[in-house]
Amino acid sequence: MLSDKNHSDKHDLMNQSIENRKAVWSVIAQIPYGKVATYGQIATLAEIPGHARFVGHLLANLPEDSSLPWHRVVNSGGRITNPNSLAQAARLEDENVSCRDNRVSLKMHHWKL
DNA sequence: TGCCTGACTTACA
DNA sequence: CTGTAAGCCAGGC
Repeated sequence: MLSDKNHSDKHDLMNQSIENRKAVWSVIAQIPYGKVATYGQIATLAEIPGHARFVGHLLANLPEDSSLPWHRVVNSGGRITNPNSLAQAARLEDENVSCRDNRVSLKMHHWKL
């Protein structure tokens, strides 16, 4: 039926949205200790290329008790754009990832590439 | 419904 | 290196 198809489409879109979130979280969880990844690459690895901003949105709404290594995510230039850059920089330093002026060396610490 | 904003990115001046 | 512009997505008002 038509109404059923319509309902089914919405259902699929919602499920896809949920799957995308799970995919992003999964990728971030795989970033190894002492390494960092960019929002864009995370989106690509999560099979949703071009959705870097979506990744940032998820991290911004991440629960505080989350076990995800959110501090290992930086922008394409290796810069920390997290509003709470202090906490992120501190966490990275704890992993021996130098980040002066909220910037890390992707050349040295980028995961893959 | 439309417009603005934000933990983005790439391209170009 | 700084500023603009365009593209992308979700939320808030």
